[in-house]
Amino acid sequence: MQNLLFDFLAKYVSLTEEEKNALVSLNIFHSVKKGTILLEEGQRSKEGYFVLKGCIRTYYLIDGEERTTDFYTEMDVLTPTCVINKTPSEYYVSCVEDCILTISNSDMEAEVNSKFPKFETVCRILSEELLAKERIDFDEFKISSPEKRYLSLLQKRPDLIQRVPQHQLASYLGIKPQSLSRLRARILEKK
Amino acid sequence: MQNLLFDFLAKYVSLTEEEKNALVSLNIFHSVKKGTILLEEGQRSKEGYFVLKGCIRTYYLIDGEERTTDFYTEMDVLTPTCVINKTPSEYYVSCVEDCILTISNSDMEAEVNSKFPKFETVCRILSEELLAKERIDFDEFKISSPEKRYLSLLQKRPDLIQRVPQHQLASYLGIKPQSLSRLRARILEKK
DNA sequence: TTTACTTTTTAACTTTAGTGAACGAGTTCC
DNA sequence: GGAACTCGTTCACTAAAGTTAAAAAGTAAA
Repeated sequence: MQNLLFDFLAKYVSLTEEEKNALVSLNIFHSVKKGTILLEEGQRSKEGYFVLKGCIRTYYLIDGEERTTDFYTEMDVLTPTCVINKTPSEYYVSCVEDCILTISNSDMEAEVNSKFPKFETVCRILSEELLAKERIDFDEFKISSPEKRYLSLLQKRPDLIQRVPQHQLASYLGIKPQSLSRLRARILEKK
Repeated sequence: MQNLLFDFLAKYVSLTEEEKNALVSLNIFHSVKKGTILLEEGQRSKEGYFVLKGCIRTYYLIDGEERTTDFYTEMDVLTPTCVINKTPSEYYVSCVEDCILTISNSDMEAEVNSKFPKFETVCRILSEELLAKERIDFDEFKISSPEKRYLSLLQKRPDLIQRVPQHQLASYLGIKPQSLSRLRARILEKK
């Protein structure tokens, strides 16, 4: 399982055995059960997540209703907004499935960054890439109708549609579950 | 004008005179006329922008129609996706108003980063913050109706509504100009 | 298996956005 | 001044999403 992390990092920088050992000794690998809530609204967490296996989601609780905004699956990184801004969290993070995650602490990361400048470079490049990806996703969301968004999701992340409940997918697409159901029926009709 | 940049950077790191001079000697300050296109679809640019004064916007050209996805005003940073991913650009960047910008080159930045490790830290923190901001904006967009988005824009960036044409604002809100017009009339009625 | 619960679908109705066309107010350019 | 444009608004009509409620399907627990 550790190798998944090292393979991922290898895309950005080559690590020595010493550096790998330093990472392993931090004891960041965790198994987490489906349904576990990793972060709650109002908490001041410093934890960041890297998904080795499984799926986690972020959601807001608005008028007692869950509004899912994102899913993170294998090889995805999630550093919650509250960790970066050092503010209480506005949303929840929970496990859609049983997961294997690395859970790291931002203090710990700062320490590693100063000890191994390589990691700072990895973090910078990764942040830039994630920002670029987020922008593209946002742009595409803005210029698409809900139906186009769903069809594009079918192309890009077909696994999500299988492994995630429809009502969570719906708010991810910016619509109500009923509308998603209708929209899917409409698409099937057309074929 | 240079001080605006240094004040901005001071939020992240304190610079020595030597470092400031190194930045100035790069000759990155530019005046640009309204309507100037800074980046075109298909180009492989390496330029990043920091807005000292004015407003620039990103837009896609779809079926001959402009779809505006973002505006960058005073103290905003724009590193186009194509610069980060080293791919041809999928969108345009142009000046909504006469602007004063810093225009930097990613090769140049890499050089500065290796010469002054401080800058790498600034870039990392800035990327992380921008990513956090982008996520929040995207989340808010997903969980809001066009009307709520407009009202929230009125709160958060009232200047934009004054300085930017309605049809550009409309696609920024994810709707057609006619819908924005109608939506505004609806809001006025309610009052 | 039965019960309880959650999720998804369907339906009827309301509200809002998309579409195409037209109009008037401003610009710019001969 | 008049022609050609752009921009914002309005209108009539169509299409799609929101809302409320209920039925159907699926899941988990007793």
